[in-house]
Amino acid sequence: MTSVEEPARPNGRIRDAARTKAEILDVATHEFARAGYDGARVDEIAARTRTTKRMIYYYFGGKEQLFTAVLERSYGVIREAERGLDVEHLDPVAAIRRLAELTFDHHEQHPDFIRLVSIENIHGAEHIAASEKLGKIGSPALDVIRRILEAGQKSGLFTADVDAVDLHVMISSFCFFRVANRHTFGALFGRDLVAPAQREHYRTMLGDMVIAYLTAERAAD
Amino acid sequence: MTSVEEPARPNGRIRDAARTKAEILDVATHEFARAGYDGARVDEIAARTRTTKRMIYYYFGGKEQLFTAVLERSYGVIREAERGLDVEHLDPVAAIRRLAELTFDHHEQHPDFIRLVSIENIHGAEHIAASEKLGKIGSPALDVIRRILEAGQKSGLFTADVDAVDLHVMISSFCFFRVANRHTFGALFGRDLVAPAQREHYRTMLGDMVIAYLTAERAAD
DNA sequence: TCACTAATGTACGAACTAGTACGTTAGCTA
DNA sequence: TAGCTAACGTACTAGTTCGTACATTAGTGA
Repeated sequence: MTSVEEPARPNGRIRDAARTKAEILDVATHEFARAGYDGARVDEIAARTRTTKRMIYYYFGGKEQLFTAVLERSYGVIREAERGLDVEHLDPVAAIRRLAELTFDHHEQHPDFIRLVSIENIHGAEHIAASEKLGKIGSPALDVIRRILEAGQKSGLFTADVDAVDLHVMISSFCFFRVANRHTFGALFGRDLVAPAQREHYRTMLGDMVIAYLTAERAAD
Repeated sequence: MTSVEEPARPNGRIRDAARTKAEILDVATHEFARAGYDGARVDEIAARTRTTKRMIYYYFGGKEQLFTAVLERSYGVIREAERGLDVEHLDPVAAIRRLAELTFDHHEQHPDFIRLVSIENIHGAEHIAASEKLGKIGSPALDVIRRILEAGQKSGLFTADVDAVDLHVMISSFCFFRVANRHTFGALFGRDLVAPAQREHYRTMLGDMVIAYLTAERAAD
């Protein structure tokens, strides 16, 4: 996510549109994730960059469009990671487990993204709707799941008749909840779902759950 | 959640502290859930009640405390529902499935609550921390799960060594995600997770998943 | 019935906040 | 090297928003 951290080149350019834009996006991502859309302050975002508020309006147009740009870049990061998935050389069971683990890891490593998704849902996904980029591009992970599922069902290993989207929901919901609801859950039940000590436990639990579901003997239906 | 809807008693009292407080809470619940903490407007909440903004400050003290009161009441509703759980006369497998279904139903029927939880997490659960009521009261559902799990494990039906909290995470995450991320998921993947036509499918899927996990044959560990 | 207080309404202000008008300059190009 | 424009900064405003000072009244208890 962090694209800008070169430590002030000795004779660095003062003017660098790409750097300025990227820096604004970096700061805005963090600020929106921290405080929510309405809680975030344009002035605060500007103050944390090396440029001014004027530039936010110059490059992005306004607060709404800035948030949309933040979402676009954040979703871009995930899709990029998903494109790097390399699990299809494994047998279906191992492939699904590996996919679940990578999803788990990605959620854990990008809490800001999780928060942005929560925030966007509070606002009815209106920024996604307003975005041309985010409109109709599917998820590479979904294609991977689709192929693994097909292989697993064909070979008889998988008995459940889920489709790829369903399985994606199943995997994502566990990973998402653990990060997104960390605070209320911790406050109410006294267990930190993201504590390092619990990490392996939940990571394994997710894989076990998905595989158990896919391979369970089911009553004739 | 709605506590106030008596249609203006002919000779109704003008002054009714309990009714005024309840009406403010009703409206505030909806408004906070709709727009988030910072997006909600105290003036807007007041305008939608039959009283004035002055009363919000009179009864609750301020916006923060109002939000805390909203959370307290919303969590109270769930706990009340959980206290009504009556599944322990069933065998462990049926009991867990029934519990999952009731959790599923409750999430579906209380989208405002789901949104409030999302919002509270964005703010690091600081209002829960500030609340005396919400502090250390556990969940009745958790006790139910604990007992069912114990019975299932004792009888050998359940092979997984999860504790009640883990199972609660598993069930809740699926139910929560489906409602909370409905908008972004629908916008990105084109599937409405809360569409009535899909309801039974996901409801069954949740039960199958949990039972498969609990009863799966696992490698010796 | 009278007085007293809980409950309520009105009007206002101080601080904040998104957005902009206007002015300046770096650095590329002809 | 002159000039042109993208990139940038400053200072300001209009509108909003939480919160409160002050005024008022319903209804109850003595």
